[in-house]
Amino acid sequence: MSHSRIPEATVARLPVYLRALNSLLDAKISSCSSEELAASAGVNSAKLRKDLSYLGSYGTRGVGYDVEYLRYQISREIGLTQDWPVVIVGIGNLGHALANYSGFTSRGFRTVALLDADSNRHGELVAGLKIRGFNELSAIVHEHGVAIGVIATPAAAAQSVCDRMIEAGIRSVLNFAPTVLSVPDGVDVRKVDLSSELQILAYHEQRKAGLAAAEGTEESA
Amino acid sequence: MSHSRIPEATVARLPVYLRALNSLLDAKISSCSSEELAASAGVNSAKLRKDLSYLGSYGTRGVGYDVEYLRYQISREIGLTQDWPVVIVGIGNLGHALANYSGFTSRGFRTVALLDADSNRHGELVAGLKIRGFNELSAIVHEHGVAIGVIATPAAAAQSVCDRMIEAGIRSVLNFAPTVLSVPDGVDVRKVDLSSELQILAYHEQRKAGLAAAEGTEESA
DNA sequence: CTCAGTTTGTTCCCGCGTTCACAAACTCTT
DNA sequence: AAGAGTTTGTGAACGCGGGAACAAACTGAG
Repeated sequence: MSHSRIPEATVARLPVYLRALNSLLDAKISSCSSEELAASAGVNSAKLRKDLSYLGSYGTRGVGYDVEYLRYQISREIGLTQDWPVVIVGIGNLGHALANYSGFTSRGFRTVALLDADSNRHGELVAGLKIRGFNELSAIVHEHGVAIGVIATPAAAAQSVCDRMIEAGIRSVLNFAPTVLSVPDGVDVRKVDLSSELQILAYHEQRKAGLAAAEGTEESA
Repeated sequence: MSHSRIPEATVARLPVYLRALNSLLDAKISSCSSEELAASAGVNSAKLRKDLSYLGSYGTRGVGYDVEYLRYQISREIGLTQDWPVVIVGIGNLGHALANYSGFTSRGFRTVALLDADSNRHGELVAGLKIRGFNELSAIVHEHGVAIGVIATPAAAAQSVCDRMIEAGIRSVLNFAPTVLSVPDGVDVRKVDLSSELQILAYHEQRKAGLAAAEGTEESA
């Protein structure tokens, strides 16, 4: 069986494998073992093999994987053999950075429009695109067949922007605003939460410091 | 038992609860049930209660939670009652955005330095801070007691920057560069991977499209 | 004081994900 | 051609996290 259903945890790692394979290709390496690829991707080799086995049997026992072939198969599985048009809403500091971020525009994704509520900024050029009004969203989505929307607005505006996106036909949302978005079934939301990440680090850091301080105390009583 | 050990999945949700509580406080709501708070945080109420139970018994049966009190307890558990100095390395588009991002500087975190390898940019003011040279890292870390570093450099420089951070005494790293970082034991790394998130969305989007197309076909044979 | 109503804290069970360990399959030498 | 050496793909065991369901504990009315 090939691609009947891939576990979510595996899907989340496929982009990492893909990146590792691209690095190997850049280094002119045409073949590799699961051990090498796993090291390059920062995971256990057994996990890597199991992940790849969900896609199919693309390796050769006793030999390893053909880098170019495997790269193509993962790309195809993720859906990067086609081009995904993307709209970014909210061109503040973060939206500006995203529009210019190369990893965002290259490799299967193409930013087709930048939208902002602030009409003073309309027409301004960012990353080769003119900032347009939010009311053009629906037309742009239909014209380019946009399925993925990126929200980089302040938290207060995020839910409303999200609703309008879904209304316009977008079914996948990447949310950078620090808010929980509620969406109907069939719509995917992924969030990138910068301050949460910092807080999680702080928790562990505090715990490390606490343990270090308790090192001398050991047992009480 | 209070804070002996909190599951990782719970730790990752605490910042979300904290944000929800802050919203409630802004709305002058001083008390809430697990059901309400869970809805506000976008999780199951049973999960919320179990998460909070790892911190201690801060609610009152038959009544609910005191918003202000619970907010303080979570803040304390995460470690936000103290101030965490942070350095950001790599002041390109993304680093610039991070330096200006309010969620980054407020709420327990304080950006104390912006570093960049490009000496042409040294002295430039970003978010009220002068961009400084990367060789000042160690001095800054010692002066301010920095424990958390943010990497917003290109992928090629990330590992080297990470190594120097750890050498300077940093033990928690937030990595925005699209690379796997290898670090010694005792150092925490969290990554924010923008293009991976997009690719995961693309995978699900493609799958939705595939299912919709197969809707007419149904069974083969 | 007692009883009905409410909401938390916790126990139990199930399913997913990770890892180990090994069989299957390939290459290469002799 | 046969056997030794590799490396993949997978079956099985294990542990963690999620959710339902319930007991414990509090409020308030009579």
